[in-house]
Amino acid sequence: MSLQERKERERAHRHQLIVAAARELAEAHGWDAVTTRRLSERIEYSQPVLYSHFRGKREIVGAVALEGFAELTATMREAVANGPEGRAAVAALADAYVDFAERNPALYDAMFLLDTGLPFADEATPVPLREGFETLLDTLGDIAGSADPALFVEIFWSALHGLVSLTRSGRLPRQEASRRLDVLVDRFAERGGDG
Amino acid sequence: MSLQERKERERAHRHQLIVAAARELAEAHGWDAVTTRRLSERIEYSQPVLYSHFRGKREIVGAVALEGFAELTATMREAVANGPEGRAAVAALADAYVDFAERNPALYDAMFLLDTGLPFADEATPVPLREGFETLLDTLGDIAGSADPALFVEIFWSALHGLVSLTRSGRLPRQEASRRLDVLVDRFAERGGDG
DNA sequence: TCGAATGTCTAGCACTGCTAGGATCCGGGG
DNA sequence: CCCCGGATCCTAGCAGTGCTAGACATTCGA
Repeated sequence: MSLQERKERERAHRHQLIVAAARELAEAHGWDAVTTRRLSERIEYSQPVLYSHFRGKREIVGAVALEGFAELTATMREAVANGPEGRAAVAALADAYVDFAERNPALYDAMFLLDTGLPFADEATPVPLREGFETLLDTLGDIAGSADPALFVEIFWSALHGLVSLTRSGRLPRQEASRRLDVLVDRFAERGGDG
Repeated sequence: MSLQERKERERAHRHQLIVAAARELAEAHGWDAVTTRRLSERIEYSQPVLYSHFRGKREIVGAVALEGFAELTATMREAVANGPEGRAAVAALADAYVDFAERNPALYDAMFLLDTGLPFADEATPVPLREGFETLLDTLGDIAGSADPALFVEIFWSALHGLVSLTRSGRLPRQEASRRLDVLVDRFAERGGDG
């Protein structure tokens, strides 16, 4: 059986090779530059091999996105590791989120902009995704005030995503980015209703 | 000179024909379905004609987006025509914005998602765009509290855009959409600092 | 009436995601 | 040992994309 195991291992290795190549290519030259031909050239296999690992380009983007969710969750957890509260907690998460997006623009696009087919708020939602949301929930739960914590987290995430995506597409000037984030944090750190 | 004028008029007419065709096609089958071949078929001219009116597909999307900005501005102005204040004003604008996005998804994408090359916060920013922003400023200026009104409007817009785009891409469930918007309005309608 | 400018179209380029069908290699049975 | 069956991989190609060079006609000004 060791033979089959080796083959399986090699397959898994090649699978990861594809994902890594896609990610690097995207981060270096944008997702438009990630074509099946270029990918196949990088991994030194022909194009059809890609389709023996993934159903199509969409699924490759999805695989990269999954890596991103794991990393973003780790980053946010680290940001609130020392147990900040109130405004400090909101600020820590917001900073971590925006920094992550700034540092990994292509990764961020895969996660939140491109069509990956990943199910989000669903019973089939992958683990890294759930954990990201729960990290936010754990830290922001008591800040929600009278609002439903889940909904509160969702609109906090929405606001951050809006800021990031509008800035990155040039629709908001980069100039006042940090002050803008401050104002946003202020808004969400205030106590609303009786917690 | 009437001859040249007629030609000019016909040219303008065809220009508008292209924009209308692009918009209809996008709204009916998504922007992926808007190809230069299909467009040229609709307007009953060959493809190169498109390039005598626009530099490329990007500019066509941009022209559609411009229409969108004018309409969105009109919608929001109407929403605050009766001069609401405080929470009512925020809610009116938020509802108008989200409704507009819901009713014109392809138009919304052209405005806020796709690459159009339109300059946003710039001296070259087109008028319909400026007016949209100023409509928000006029209504929300005194709600900003101690924050810079412009920045406040920008993060309000960001939050709305985040909500809309995440919902439309399936990353937020449609189910609780209206409650989610309520929570968001609550957050932004509260007084922060001393106005 | 003739040359030039204008307008339009045909045909084609280089690229995209994706796939059918043929070649090649390798392990197990006779 | 040979040879066959199945897995693996590649070549070649499809239909589609945005965009453009160059030919063609038509129409204008001298």
